[in-house]
Amino acid sequence: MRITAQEEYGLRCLLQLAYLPQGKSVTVKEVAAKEGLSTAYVEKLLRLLGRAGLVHSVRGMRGGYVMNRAPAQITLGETIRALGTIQTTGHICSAFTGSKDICVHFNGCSIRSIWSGLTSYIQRYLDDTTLADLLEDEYVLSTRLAKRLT
Amino acid sequence: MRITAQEEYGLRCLLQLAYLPQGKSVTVKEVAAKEGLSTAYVEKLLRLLGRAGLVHSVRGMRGGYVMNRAPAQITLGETIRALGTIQTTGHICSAFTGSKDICVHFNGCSIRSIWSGLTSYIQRYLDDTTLADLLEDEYVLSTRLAKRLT
DNA sequence: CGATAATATGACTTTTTTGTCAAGTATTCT
DNA sequence: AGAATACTTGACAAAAAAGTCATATTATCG
Repeated sequence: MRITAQEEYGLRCLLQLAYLPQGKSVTVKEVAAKEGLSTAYVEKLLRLLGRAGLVHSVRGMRGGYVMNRAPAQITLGETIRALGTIQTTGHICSAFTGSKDICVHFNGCSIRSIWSGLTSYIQRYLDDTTLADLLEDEYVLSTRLAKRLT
Repeated sequence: MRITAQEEYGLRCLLQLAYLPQGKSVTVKEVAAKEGLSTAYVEKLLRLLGRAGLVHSVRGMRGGYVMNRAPAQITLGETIRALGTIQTTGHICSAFTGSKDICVHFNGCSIRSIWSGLTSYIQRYLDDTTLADLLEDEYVLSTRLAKRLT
């Protein structure tokens, strides 16, 4: 159960845009330098975010990437879904790699229920968090997050 | 954000043992046949569960694998941790692959807070579920799971 | 005691995911 | 227009994860 590299780095790059005053653009090169990633990789990540409609690019000199919405209007859930599916189920029951024709648990498979329940549960957490929350001071945020668990 | 193949298939194999009357063993071959997986793979998965102390094996003729505890005494969390870490943080901040010496977000990194909050959140869900829950009828379980989200 | 049924293990192959590259297109500045 | 700056794209290379194999060990049955 893990966050993928693409999700992690993609989020970081998006936050670099979120740090800026609204409407301001930043180049791939700058983001790459700040995050310590290669420009090629940052390009790929920002393009994924672009396809999902979270950012857009301006070509040519003075170009760069810009957020399409304010940080408070973009959830962590949207971001993660743009970078890699939140899949804890389905990909097994439907695209089963074993030798049987269909998933052996097809009838009355409780595993499916657990995974889909977990997926909803995670989505709720992610959708309750916006990029604006992530721009906050770490201490403030972590104390607020602790309350969710009670 | 996803469940790995090892976690999925490992859980399935463990459930095959959980279905049995307590103390009964089942061979790798049988589990493999029931799950539609190769025996080599099932061996690997059951060994992982064995190392974590969830099951043990009996060698030789009439041998096989047996649960160490009753299904109600084994949580989904333990199972997943035996098969692959529930890692949503740390592996980036400490083992950062970028070109900078340390994670650029080292000071006041809210990403870390979010991930560790999410990890605790997920763990709670998983630790509240036992294998006995997974042996239940799918319909009964799914309605019960829905309540957790309210 | 030998044959058979079973698990044990680590190295190896395949597949998927990550990350890079090279060649191309658009925009602005002079 | 030409040069410089930036994004675009799909194919490729590298790394990690998934899954297999060959060989060894252990236990039971006759």
